[in-house]
Amino acid sequence: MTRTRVRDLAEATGAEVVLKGWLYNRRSSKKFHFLLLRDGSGIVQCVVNRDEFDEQQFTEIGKIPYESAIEICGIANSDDRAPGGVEIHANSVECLCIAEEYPISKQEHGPDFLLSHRHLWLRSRKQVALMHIRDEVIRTIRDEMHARGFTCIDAPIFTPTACEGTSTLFEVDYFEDEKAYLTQSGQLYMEAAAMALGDVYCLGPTFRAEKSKTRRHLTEFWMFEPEMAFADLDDVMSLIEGLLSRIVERVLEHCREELEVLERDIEKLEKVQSPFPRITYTEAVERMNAEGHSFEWGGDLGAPDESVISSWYDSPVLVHRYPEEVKAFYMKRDPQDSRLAMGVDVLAPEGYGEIIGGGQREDDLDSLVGRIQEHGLSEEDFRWYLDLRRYGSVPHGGFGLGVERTICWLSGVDHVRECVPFPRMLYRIYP
RNA sequence: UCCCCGGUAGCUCAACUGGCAGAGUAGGUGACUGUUAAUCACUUGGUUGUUGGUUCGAAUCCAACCCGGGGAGCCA
Repeated sequence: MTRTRVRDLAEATGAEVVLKGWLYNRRSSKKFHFLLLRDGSGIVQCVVNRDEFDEQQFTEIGKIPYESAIEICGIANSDDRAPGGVEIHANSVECLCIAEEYPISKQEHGPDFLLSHRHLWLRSRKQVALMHIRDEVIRTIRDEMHARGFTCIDAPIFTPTACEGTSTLFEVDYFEDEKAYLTQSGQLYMEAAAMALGDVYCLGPTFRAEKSKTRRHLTEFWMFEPEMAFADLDDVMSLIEGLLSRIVERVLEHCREELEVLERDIEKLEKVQSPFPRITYTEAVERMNAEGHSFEWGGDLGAPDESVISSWYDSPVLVHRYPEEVKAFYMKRDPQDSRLAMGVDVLAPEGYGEIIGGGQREDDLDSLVGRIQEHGLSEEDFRWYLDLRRYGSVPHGGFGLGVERTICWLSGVDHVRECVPFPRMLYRIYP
């Protein structure tokens, strides 16, 4: 008999099923054991009636340690008394592997303990829910980009130079005569790919050797980076809006239960509606100052400033046209105002901060060479990148979306470390 | 790198002004007529992060170090 997954039990009521999983919890009385079986797709209560088992068997079932691997055979019944509305009337309970005393209990644990037991913590209900949401977000991105005619192009992980010349990079000592680094962005490669295939994207890990210790930072995080040929800042913003609203829509549609397990305020997500607010950096600075949150034009927005701006709206807000000094060398200048860069950052609602950074790229060779010099970067390092402006340069742009930050916001959890299966952070690489 | 906070039982924490190191939970034993973090009774469990100092006496005060958490900067 093939096994049934817990998530499919609703269609199996009345039938005999075989379930395989782990013992999540047990409640017992004289006459019954209530076993909660967890199989990754869900949790179901299995009722073991003393009258239907022999004495020794019944006693042993009452002693199976938590997280032991078990196989239960029985009839699936709908029953209002069972959590989830379906329960199994067990005919047999087999212990496939007796677990040692399981370190993670139902009570709350501290972050240090949980992170050191991440390989086990992942089994917890909320963590399973988060991984389902992560899967939904990533799949939505791929589906949506495919539907929009984008081609998935993988960017390299080893790079010969900094992509942006800003963040601290991880140096890799392997390639002869040349330093190599772990990538901090696939963007420059996506620009090359866009000139080959039109609309492209990459989705993969990126690395930042910053000594950042906050709830929004990971040392290794996943980034989704689309890049479009023949596109300007408005096209970039339209894509952001379309994609983000689609992600919210799909998570609400397919991850209801997960959001409930996480005790997410679903109304807040339902309020996310396009069109998203768009505001220029200058407008944002003016409004902040008008409201008494003093901020001087020209500086980059810090975390507290971002919270103020996002608090004005229910949907993610697109802040665009920043002072060029605070943005990367490859950003195109605003033709209307050369002090501005054609960049856009997206701030998630509820104070979750920046989830996207992007914009229109500089497509003019001479301007780009000048910018590289101004930033003190080596022209030689960017020879190939400059080639893209020598051979059929066109207006183009794109953005980078922080996958974990996006999941963090959608799920309403308070730290990105829970949004990736095995987080890598400052001072933490185990397990 | 800087600022703040913390480290006591497997886990979550308490222990007032320096005076016998405790509770809940997990584990064990037993009870309980369908439990919902089940409940109830009993019970095992300690080098108080490390090193040194002050003191009759240190989990508590001091110093250094180690480990972790939150935040800033920087970023997605």
